[in-house]
Amino acid sequence: MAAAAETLRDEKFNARRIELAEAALETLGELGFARTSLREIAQNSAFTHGVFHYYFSDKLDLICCCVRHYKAKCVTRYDEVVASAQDREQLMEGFLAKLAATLKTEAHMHRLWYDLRSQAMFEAAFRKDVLEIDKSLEAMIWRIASRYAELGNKRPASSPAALYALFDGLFQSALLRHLADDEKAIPDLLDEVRRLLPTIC
Amino acid sequence: MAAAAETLRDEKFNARRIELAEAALETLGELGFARTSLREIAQNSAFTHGVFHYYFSDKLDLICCCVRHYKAKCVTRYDEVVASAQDREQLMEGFLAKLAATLKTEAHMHRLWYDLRSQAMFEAAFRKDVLEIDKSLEAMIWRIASRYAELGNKRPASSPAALYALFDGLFQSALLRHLADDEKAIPDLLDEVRRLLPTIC
DNA sequence: CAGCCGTCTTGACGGTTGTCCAAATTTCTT
DNA sequence: AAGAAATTTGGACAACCGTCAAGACGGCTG
Repeated sequence: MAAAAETLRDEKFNARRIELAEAALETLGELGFARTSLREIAQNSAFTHGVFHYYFSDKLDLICCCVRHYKAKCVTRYDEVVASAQDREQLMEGFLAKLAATLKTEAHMHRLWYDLRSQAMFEAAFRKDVLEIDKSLEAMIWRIASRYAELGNKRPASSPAALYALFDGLFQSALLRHLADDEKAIPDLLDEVRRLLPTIC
Repeated sequence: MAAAAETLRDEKFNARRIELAEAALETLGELGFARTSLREIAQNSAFTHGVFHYYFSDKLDLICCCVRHYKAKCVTRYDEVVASAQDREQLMEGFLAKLAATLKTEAHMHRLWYDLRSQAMFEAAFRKDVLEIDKSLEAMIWRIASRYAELGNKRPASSPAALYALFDGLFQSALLRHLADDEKAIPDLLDEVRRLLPTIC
């Protein structure tokens, strides 16, 4: 059957794309979008630069795939905490622990995301994906906040958009400080969230 | 007197730097930091590319000067409103009007700022300036908020950092949507601020 | 007026980039 | 197993980049 064979091929093709994207994320996170060339990505990986051009029409296509792939995992980070927390404090501490951990260990990936989002302001080709990822992150924050409110028999006193803007702003600032070797960046972020969340939800 | 002559020369030198920086801002805002070459900046201006190298040690030096210069004006944008507003509503409406205006007419400059701030996460040379500008923007927001609270005989129920994070997050999101031709970007921002500010201050 | 110094122009240099392609290799189909 | 298709390779290409330097210009000083 032709259709089945085609689907299989497509799946294999896509699996290879993701394999390449994961290899590329390494270098991209190190240098950022602008400074990274396809050749450099290839050299830091087990692939040749021609393969990347075979699987991706473009450098833009590649980085879109990279960040989409990473962020798809990202948005599930707190799901287990939200599902298992039985009171407000458990949720708060579980959230803060994950937040601090990802800020520390995945700083390079996070800065790549902010890089891409800024580039989307200049490059229209990025906008659709960026806006979509932004929406999914907003939903992620909203799941945490509304569950936190629910555990206190309350309702979040803010729109999803405003809440996401707040957390995103705080996270971005903390990330920059952390990358600038500011030891207090993470503790300050945690303190701020610990104070803010109960007043909003 | 040698010292006076030297000071004069220095001032002239600095004035020229700013002149060049302003010319460069045009192109930088159009294309972003990464995509803009010194040659392109020169071609879109009345200067040759050599002059830029004469006045700036570096491309990094140039863009730092550009954004510093622009942001120095930026932080005074709301001062007159804050000084002249006689009640909460005047302050609110004055603030919102300026906010909407700058988002619309200076969108290119604002995206350049976000571009630079993202690059600072990768390029250490940018960090000092970026952190400094961020502080001055935080102070700008704080002046507005604390005056708004004062006019209602209240105190802001938030730290300067958290408040800035919130407004920065909202502004950034609105800017991206505005650049993506979302007609509702600006109205949505205004609505959000109109609702948020009274609850915080 | 002659010479100097700060300013500016112009072109060249080495290196890097994205892109493309023809050939080699692997995988799949029949 | 043999031929076709898909995949991979690695080099060639033109365009572009930041940097630099040798010299031209022009006003000021002595």
